[in-house]
Amino acid sequence: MEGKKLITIKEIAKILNVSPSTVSRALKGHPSISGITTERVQKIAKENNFVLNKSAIFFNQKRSYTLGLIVPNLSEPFFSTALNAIEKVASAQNYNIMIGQSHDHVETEMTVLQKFIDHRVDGIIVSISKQHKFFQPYTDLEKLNIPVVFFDCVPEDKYLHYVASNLHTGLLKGINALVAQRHFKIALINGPVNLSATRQRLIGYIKGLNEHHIPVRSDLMKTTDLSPAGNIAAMNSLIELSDPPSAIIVFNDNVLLDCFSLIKSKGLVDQFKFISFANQPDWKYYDHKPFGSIEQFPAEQGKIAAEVLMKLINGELHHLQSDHKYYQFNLDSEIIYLND
Amino acid sequence: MEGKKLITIKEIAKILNVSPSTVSRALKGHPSISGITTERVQKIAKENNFVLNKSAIFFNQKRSYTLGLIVPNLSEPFFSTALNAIEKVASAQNYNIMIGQSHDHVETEMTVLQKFIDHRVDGIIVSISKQHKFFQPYTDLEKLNIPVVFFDCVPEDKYLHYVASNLHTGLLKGINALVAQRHFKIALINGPVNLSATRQRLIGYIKGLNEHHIPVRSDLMKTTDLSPAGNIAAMNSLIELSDPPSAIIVFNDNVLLDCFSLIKSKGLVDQFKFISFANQPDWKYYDHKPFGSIEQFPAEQGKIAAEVLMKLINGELHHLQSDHKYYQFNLDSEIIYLND
DNA sequence: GTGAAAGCGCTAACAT
DNA sequence: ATGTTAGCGCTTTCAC
Repeated sequence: MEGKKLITIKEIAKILNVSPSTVSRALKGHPSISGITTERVQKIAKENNFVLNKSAIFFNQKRSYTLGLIVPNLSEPFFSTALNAIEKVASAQNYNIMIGQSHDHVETEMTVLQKFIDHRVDGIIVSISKQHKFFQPYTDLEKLNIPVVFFDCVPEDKYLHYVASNLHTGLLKGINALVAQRHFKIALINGPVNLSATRQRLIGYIKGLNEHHIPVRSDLMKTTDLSPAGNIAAMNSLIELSDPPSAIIVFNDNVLLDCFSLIKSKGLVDQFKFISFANQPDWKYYDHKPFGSIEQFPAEQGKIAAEVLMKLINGELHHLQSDHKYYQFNLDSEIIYLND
Repeated sequence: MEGKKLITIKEIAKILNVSPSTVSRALKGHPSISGITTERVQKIAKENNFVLNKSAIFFNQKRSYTLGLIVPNLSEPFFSTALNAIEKVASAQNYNIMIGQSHDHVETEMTVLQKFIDHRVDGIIVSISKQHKFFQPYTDLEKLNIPVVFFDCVPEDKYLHYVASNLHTGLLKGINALVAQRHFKIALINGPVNLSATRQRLIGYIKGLNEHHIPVRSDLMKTTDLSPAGNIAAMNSLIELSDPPSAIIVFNDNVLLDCFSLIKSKGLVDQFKFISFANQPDWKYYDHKPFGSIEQFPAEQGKIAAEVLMKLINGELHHLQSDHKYYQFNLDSEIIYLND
């Protein structure tokens, strides 16, 4: 696969006995080059399959026209949807996307990050891996002059750009709807405690109950490590309560599917109403659906993140208020009713 | 975001009054540099947040250490699974992956391809978009010295490298199993005629019936444009047959889900047995499953494609038989029984 | 309208 | 053990 070398501007110049600069200009139709020369150059270029070595240009311009995207896992629809939106924005500005999956592994995430730095990506969009608290490496990027925008799962820090989803809005509406249907025993199956997503759900849950003057019962609050076994165990402990809930708010769709499996096998399907945070299924094809699903608009998040990043790269983000030098956007979530 | 420029080897050299080559060597711990010099260099480097500009190195070496991956849509689990496998192989050799989704659009695919060429990716892995027959652009890559490996959806041409899945093996086993259960009226809901995937399914279907001396009935052969409406229409036309099938082979899981919707709404769920080509769901969470699912091993395909590509890039593919200069691999599919 | 020269950051061959 | 030189392919002043 080595062999044939691609022809360069210099070589074309030699062939035509003109200077490289002339060729360079002719190639891009610069007005100061005579029509005849331009034609001759372009003819030779075509004949020899000439392709501009953009890699040389990138190097020259100190721009790679590449965005790095780090997400836990692209097989989650949430992220592939976000990717689509990001790709769209990037393409429009002739940017390419380099991807790296962390698989929710901090070390992998750091390896990917290093590779992106090596490649001199012009900017990075990242949804940090769950369990990740230590984001020093990202703030260090400022020294390298690489802008970063976080989305979805964002670190709790004031000194960075991010786009996140505000879970409260959707969750509150969901709780309101449940209460309107006279559900007062509302449980929560939450995720691992060290996730900010978990904390947010918890806060929303408590706030929602408070608004309706429903006392918070600690026996109705469970957590799961997100493994199928963990999910089922959490659900099971709710079922076995002497005073079980009638409605349950679940960390996400994956967890919910396991809950469904359990209650189906126990013949308890109609016993509970569920609200879940959308991250996966196309519920249309399922027989059992949650009562409501809290949508976090991955496409919107991805789009905004990419747009902000592009502006950062292009140095167009002056219009920020001086007192919040960082672009921080909280998109409202929304509840979608799938059942009644 | 402009401001600070990163320090370069030259600058470090100036600071320490040594030559750039010394710095370059010291930075990578070259043995011929004295311990003391090495230390001094590395100290300065650290203090100034020095980062090797790999982009310069890439340019120099004429290698970008980047693979381009073109697929229709990463939100299909089939492709994200393949991506995972490809990423693994690439990472191991310090390669990055640039992705481009064609969304089954030939023009988009060509745009992406051009960008990849611009970026001087070292190699490309592609699952061409459905409907794509015209792959001249890919064979042209040979002139640019960029190796390409196709996978999954491969053009029907002898002069290229590919990894594909041989549908026949799985399909035949599936038909055997159906016949063993005394299903003789086996229908086929196939995809758009211009897809090679469609042709392959058709061939397998006819071959399977022939082996069991089952006459091929043209009224049992339907096609869909893969839209939900098209899927439902195809299924419906089978239902309405005066002599309807008892088993149906379906183009893929997406189509099947629509078929299920229809027969559920008509109360005909137990009327038909289905065999589908796996591309989507985790059936574990569904109440209605197909009888069997033909697995095409995206991870395997991706892995092999990436390995072949890396070998091609590294010029290690001499061991090919001289008479098949192209690496062509047909992975057997397998049927997985989900129901009985 | 065209050319000459310098430089982007780094490496490697060839000195010393 | 370290320095010198040239060069990767292109662009961009600055001349002419």
